[in-house]
Amino acid sequence: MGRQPCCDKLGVKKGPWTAEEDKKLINFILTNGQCCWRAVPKLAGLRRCGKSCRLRWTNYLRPDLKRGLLSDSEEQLVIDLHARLGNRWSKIAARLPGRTDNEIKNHWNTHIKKKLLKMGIDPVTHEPLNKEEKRTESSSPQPTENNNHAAENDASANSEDNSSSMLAENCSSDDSNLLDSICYDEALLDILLMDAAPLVDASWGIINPPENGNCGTMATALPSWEEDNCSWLLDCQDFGIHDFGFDYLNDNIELNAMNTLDIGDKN
DNA sequence: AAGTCCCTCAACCGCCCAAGG
DNA sequence: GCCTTGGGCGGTTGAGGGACT
Repeated sequence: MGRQPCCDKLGVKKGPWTAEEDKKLINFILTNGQCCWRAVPKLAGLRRCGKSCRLRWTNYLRPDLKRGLLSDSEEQLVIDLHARLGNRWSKIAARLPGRTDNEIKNHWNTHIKKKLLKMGIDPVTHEPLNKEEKRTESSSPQPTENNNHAAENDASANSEDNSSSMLAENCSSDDSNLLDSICYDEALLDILLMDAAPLVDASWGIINPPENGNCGTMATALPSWEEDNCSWLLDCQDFGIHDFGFDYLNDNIELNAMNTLDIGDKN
């Protein structure tokens, strides 16, 4: 039998999103909130798979996203969390507000992995490569989930031998202090690693579908954005702020947004 | 200047899980 | 308990652009 495809493959557009499509998706979610991704393309007038819409939204259009490269401290935190959690990118991303699992995964594969290898550290086990070679010589099993946990325990049990301390010298003193406070406080880290509600969604959960069964509207969510963080608007890349009907936002925000759009235009 | 190689990252794919009927 | 469905996750791909020859 097999499961029904998440969308009708016929007539579904694939590939890069256009500014027009982004606009439609944003407009729809601003108006209706996030609900039933399968229905989103139809209701928003998009020839896209619902899954594709969700991905586009969560990885690129979501208002609470940070853009740009990971900072040293973020990178260090990723390394430390990876040593403990393995390739559970969503869990790692949940501890880095404004970052997506996809972004972290990409950054890991393209930057951090190489960095660790260059430093002689196995990016899988987070142990020195020569140590790893000795292990494989003595016919150790392939890395598994359990082995990752073993590495986790190893890392936390032997703070002098873990990747964090090896890499700490690469961080600025500020970064190190941040990491010291986050990574080496076992109690705090245990709390952070618990399956609590993801930090990244805390401010955004407000537009989840409301109890009344209707899709939530952005009307209730917008005030908190105005107060807290409208930086996401600055990151709208291919379209103007006015396209979303945000003219009523204050002048500074709009000015900043337009400045950023100028930068974006250069790309 | 042109061609090729390499790197980055947005997007897709397939699988898994939880919730609801 | 089984089936269906929606959503989420991790792995992989491929287009685009910069670096190199």
